[in-house]
Amino acid sequence: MSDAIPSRPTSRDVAQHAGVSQATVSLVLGDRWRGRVSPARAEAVRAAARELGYRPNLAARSLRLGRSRTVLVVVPSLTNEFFARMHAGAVRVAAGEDVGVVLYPSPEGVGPARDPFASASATLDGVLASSMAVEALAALREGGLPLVMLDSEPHGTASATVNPDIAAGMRLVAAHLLGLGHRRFAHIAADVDSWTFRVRARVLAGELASVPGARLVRTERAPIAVAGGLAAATRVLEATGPHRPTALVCDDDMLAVGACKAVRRLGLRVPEDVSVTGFDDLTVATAVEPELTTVALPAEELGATGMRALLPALAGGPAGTTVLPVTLSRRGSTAPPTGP
Amino acid sequence: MSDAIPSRPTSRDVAQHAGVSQATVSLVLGDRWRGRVSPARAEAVRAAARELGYRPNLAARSLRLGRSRTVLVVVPSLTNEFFARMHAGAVRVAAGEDVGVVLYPSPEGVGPARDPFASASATLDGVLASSMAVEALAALREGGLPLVMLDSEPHGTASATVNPDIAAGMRLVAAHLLGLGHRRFAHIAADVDSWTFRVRARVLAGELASVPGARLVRTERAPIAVAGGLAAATRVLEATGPHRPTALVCDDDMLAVGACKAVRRLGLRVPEDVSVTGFDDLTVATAVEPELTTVALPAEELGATGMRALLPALAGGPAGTTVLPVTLSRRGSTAPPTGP
DNA sequence: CGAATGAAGTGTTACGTATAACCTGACCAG
DNA sequence: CTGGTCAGGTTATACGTAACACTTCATTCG
Repeated sequence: MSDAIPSRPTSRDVAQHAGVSQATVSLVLGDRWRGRVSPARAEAVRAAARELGYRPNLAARSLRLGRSRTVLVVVPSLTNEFFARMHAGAVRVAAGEDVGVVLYPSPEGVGPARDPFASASATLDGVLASSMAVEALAALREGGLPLVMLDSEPHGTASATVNPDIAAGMRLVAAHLLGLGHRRFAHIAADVDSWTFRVRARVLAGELASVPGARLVRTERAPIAVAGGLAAATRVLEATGPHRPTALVCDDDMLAVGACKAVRRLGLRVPEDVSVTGFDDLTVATAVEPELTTVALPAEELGATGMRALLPALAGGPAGTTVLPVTLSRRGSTAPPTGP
Repeated sequence: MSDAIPSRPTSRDVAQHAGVSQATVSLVLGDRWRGRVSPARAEAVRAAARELGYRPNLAARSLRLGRSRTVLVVVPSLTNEFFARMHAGAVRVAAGEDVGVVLYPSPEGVGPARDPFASASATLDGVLASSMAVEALAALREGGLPLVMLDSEPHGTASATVNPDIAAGMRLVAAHLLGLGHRRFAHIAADVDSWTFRVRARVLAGELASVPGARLVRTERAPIAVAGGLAAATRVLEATGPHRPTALVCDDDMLAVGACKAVRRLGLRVPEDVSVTGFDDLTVATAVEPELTTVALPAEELGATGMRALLPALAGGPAGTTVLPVTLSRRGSTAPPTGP
């Protein structure tokens, strides 16, 4: 066997094949040949490139241009549907602008344990980071890259921040439940210290405090999962006894699903005995019965808007904070309270 | 303001700062300096790099080396939990080997509509593709890169294939339901033409055909979602009337959740009147009540094993097909049939 | 008619890195 | 004293691309 390694053809190979110079190939394939190369030759170059199966070496291009049209997206975990949808929105926008996306799943949802830039394998032009602690931000900012934060505390060092209107979401939940007549509440909170959950706790407490007779009976923290919600809600209901809350406000749909399970496991009914609300409006919210009343966050829009904010920042554009509206999906897991 | 652009320091800057040549910097930071550079100078270089905040330009490195330690992972959609978990497994292994991962979400779950390599923004060393149609494979193989297929038809052009034992999974389902006494079945099939679903259909039909008295009453196709399963199961139960199937075998947990909803909406009970099985063992399987009897596929392991198969292939290693075992998670959605 | 303009290209260089090839003393054996 | 070896470096080059500066030739215009 002759080991003629079929190494990838370069623009020089294309040039030779088409009988032109490498510079001409670069002009034609870069689509900025108009007025500089005759149409006949341009077509010849394209034909040669097609015939040889030429693909530009992106490493060489990045090196030459000093930019790569690639951004890093940092999310805590893609197995969380919320972040997966956010990521999908970001990728959709990026693809439309011929920008590549590299993913860095930050462990623990807190901050990068390893160097996020090391995982990039390409020169990065910008960073889109979600639900990050402010300390982790420093490491990202270190690169001097444009940085857009998603679902995070607005912070001066970021080029821009895009958040869902978490406060409004929690106000909708509180108003909904108060309107139904609920007065005794418990908060099943996520066991994560991030901006979004701090806002939820603060707003819920504030809204309830402003209504005479309304009370936040108890707050329980749990890891974001069905089992976590189940355990936390069980603790709440068992500890409070006869004066149990009539509404369980959960930081997340997974927690809410677990809470519903806990209610039933204790011989009570959702929503007749206990109302349960979620947050995020994940697929699971309409999979369970009764379906969850929950706050619908525009996850895809969040990612898409973040990417749209990042792209001009790559060119030194303006910064700012965007807040996206949220809605309440009223479903079967909430009802007026019964009994005392 | 003096616009002294703080462009990123290069290895040459580090060299100047440390009083050595650029070549020495490359040796030291590449950790192959032993016996070629004195320990004192090596430490000086590292100190200079630290002080300047030096980060190697990965584009330049890729160009020089001709490889990038980056692989492309192709999945239909990350909002599908199965693929998200598979991806997570692949990323975990890659991170341990200092290999970067670029993601290409192929639309429609069929094949790349756009050029997957264009989205890469970096020279790629290999491809890990999942649940692809064979036609789409050609476009990927075109790059001449090592290619490992996941959850796909074994095919000669791939370096290796890693599959879950779908056939065994479906045999477990059939045996479980037959053992409970079921004889009339319906198949709620995914509306996707891919290897994994073709195997499920074929094996289910085969297993039932081998048992006297057992019958596959009907097959309905539906898009993989709760709504799809709901509609398909409704069609099945309404069309078959009194001789309705006592077991609904679903290609996916989402379909199974929808099927459960359909059963209840028609005034029947799960599992007393109709047993329902799923596939994949997603989070939702234990979120609903009754919890789903379903086939647990090792999604993370699939991605991890695929990546482990791909990494040696980058260096021209061997090929082969790996089949990973699956298990049946027996839960509340199945029971012996009642009535006629 | 000579100069200016413009079309259609080409030659050359730089991007930042890794490495092959070379260089320079110091040390030691013969 | 000479030649060889080895540690500890340095110099120079190539990777593939994009783009600046330049050339050539034909055409137009004063």
